[in-house]
Amino acid sequence: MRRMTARPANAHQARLLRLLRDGGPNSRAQLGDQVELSRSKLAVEVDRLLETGLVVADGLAASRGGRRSHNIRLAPELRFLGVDIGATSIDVAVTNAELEVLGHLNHPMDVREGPVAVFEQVLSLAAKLRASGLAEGFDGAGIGVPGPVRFPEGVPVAPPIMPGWDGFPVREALSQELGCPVMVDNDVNLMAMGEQHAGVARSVGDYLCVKIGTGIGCGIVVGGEVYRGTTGSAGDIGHIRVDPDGRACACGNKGCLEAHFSGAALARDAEDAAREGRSPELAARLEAAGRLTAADVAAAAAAGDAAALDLIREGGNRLGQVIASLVSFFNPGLVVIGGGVTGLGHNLLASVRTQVYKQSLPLATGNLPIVLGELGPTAGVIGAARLISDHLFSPV
Amino acid sequence: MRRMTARPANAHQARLLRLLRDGGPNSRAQLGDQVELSRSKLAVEVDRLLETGLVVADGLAASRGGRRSHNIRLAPELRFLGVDIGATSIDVAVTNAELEVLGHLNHPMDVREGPVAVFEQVLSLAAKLRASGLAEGFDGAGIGVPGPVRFPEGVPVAPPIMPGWDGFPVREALSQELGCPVMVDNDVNLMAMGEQHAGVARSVGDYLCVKIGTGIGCGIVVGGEVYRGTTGSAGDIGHIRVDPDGRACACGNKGCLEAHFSGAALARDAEDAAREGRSPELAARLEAAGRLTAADVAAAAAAGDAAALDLIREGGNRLGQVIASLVSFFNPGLVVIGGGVTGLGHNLLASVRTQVYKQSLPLATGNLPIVLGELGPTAGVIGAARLISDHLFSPV
DNA sequence: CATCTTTGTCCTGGGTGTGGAGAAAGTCGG
DNA sequence: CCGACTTTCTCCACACCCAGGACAAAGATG
Repeated sequence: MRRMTARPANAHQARLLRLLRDGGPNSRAQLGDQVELSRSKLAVEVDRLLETGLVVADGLAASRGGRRSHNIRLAPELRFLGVDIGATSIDVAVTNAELEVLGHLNHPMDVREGPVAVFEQVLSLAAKLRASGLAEGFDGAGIGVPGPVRFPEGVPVAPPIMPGWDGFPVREALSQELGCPVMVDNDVNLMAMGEQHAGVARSVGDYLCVKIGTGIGCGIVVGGEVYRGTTGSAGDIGHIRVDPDGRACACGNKGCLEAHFSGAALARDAEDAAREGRSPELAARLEAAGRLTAADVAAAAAAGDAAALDLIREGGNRLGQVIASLVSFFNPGLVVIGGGVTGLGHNLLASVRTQVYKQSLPLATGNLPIVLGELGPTAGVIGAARLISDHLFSPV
Repeated sequence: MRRMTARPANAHQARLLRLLRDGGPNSRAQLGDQVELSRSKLAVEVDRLLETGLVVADGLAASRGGRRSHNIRLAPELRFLGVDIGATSIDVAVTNAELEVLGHLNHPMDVREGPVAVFEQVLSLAAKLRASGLAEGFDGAGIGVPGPVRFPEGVPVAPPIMPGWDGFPVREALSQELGCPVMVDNDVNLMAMGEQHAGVARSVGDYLCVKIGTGIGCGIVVGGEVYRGTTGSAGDIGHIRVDPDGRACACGNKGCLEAHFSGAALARDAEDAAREGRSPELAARLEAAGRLTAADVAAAAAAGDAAALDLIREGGNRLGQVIASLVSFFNPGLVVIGGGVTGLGHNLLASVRTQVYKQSLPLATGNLPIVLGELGPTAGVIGAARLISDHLFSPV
């Protein structure tokens, strides 16, 4: 199949494409209500989009009391590839142009195996999705990596947990391999975009999205746009100090948040608790699996294990302390917590909320929801699809 | 004199006005180089601006190797009023349309006397400036207040140090009294705008501006625009916790940054040191004045007083700790420190830098200047003038 | 003084968008 | 089933805008 080559020629067309992406099929009249264009102008722009093949007619819409309108939708054969490279696993998904996930694969893999090995796996997963008939090719791909990215070039910079990736031309290389446009971003930013597009953060302009996986990061959304900072490292809150005399961190400092609470730290603490006999529940799980993860702690807590609950509470306090500072500084309209430890659920949320509501001033916390992400592992891939669609659905 | 009533009719005119504001008088040809408009279009827009009286012809420009161009400048009789209401004093200044300060008055006054008394004083200072021949009236006024503001309405909300101001319609009231458009914002945000317009922060897109006066606040600039947060309280970093077992703060919590380091805290610490005999220098000053301020500490430190230097170092460490967190989170391209304690100067700067460079990751600190503001007390009033000019120099 | 460069003005032709007229398609009440 | 009203869509004329060329004015250069 011939893939999408056309791009919107002007801001109006880009606007219309995004409306169709976010709102699904729409009648011409409905589109007219959402943009301030004269009927004639709208008709012209829609016709041009139809010519390019980016959108197609899709039957008649329901009547709104008069003549029925023709429905318009994004071309149903458009396909985006969303790739979320985590520290220990890879998520790959295909979406249509409306960013609905049509197929989703996960594969455990250590990012430290390096870009070549990882992308080999990514391409093989993408091929598998293609082979299953979900796509005949991709019109664009978004890639998330677990570290800072020089965004315009799509190149990781000085990523602490990804040795071997520094300066690797991810965008360039994958664009070659896949034969379509590619955009690269930090995985946390993509999660933020995902939750904004299809999750809890719809209709919020300024918000924070804290992702707790192997490490800890924070997506910052300002006015509906991801804020990346001067060098692309904004949101790197894992190394904020929470305890001046705290634990040694891999970064060389002491008392970093990440050293005290993260997927990795939690697993280590849980194993310690198990070995020291403080938690029979965790000890049993350690016995069974040979190692523990955040999921084990979640399960133990759900079973009422006191040590596990303590770990979560303590971690939540630490995290809450940092989030409280960020809330004071940033005054977001929403805080989303997601990532691998979402399983810790409401126990975690409770301690975070306690800290934030206690420490931050009422004006900032007054109407501030602090919630768990609702998309889980699909947030990243949806965000990735959204990233590339934002790029493709922008003028020239 | 008839005051300015006209406003730019479209984005092009607004653009031109801002160029003239920021770049001073300019030839038509130079303007043409800076905007992507055809010569004819540019001529038309400039002619229209001349008609409205917002800009005037101003002689001939130097030749650039051919026919000399006619100079254009903003109407020289335009006047903006910049008002910076601090916790303990009021700054009022008149500027021309290029935001050059033509006259500047300062008057000590406690903001807690309430809006009515304060604005009486502001109006009297403004009248004094008018009487001295610097202005015959004002085309717009910007007001800074030391607390959060609901920006669109120009109304202070829940300001901790300004009892009696909550909900007072500052914008509305002053607009009535002055007979011109008024915009209201947090004083810290105005300082950030001031340093951006005429100070150290020119040409930086994303930066932080930390103001240490009676309290502590932080102006956040994202992509050249001030970020105010969901409820207008963004940048309120005074109550970030720096020490879990720290001092009691007026806000009811313990260990807030502001309780450990701010103009007020520093003065108190200095008085303690003086009374406890730890610092003869400070004791002498306390004896002479009956009380101490941050300026006394600065003077004592300059004279080599060890206790004063200790206070500054300790405060700088605390502040640096918080700034380090914010740098990790926000990844700014510049950090400016200003406000009343700027006199502490390089001693303060040194401890802040030490903390930040030690705690934050290299990618964020790599090319991060941390500097003192260079405008001092005029930053606020220039920022105020800039606020209202941004408003007036925007389309319809 | 001739030539070149820069600047400013005028004008024309093409493109764009607005809004009215009217046809097409449907709903609704009798 | 029919007539009146609504909504949607297309067509078209008119005004406006704007880019860019031609040309005149003003100065630099040698």
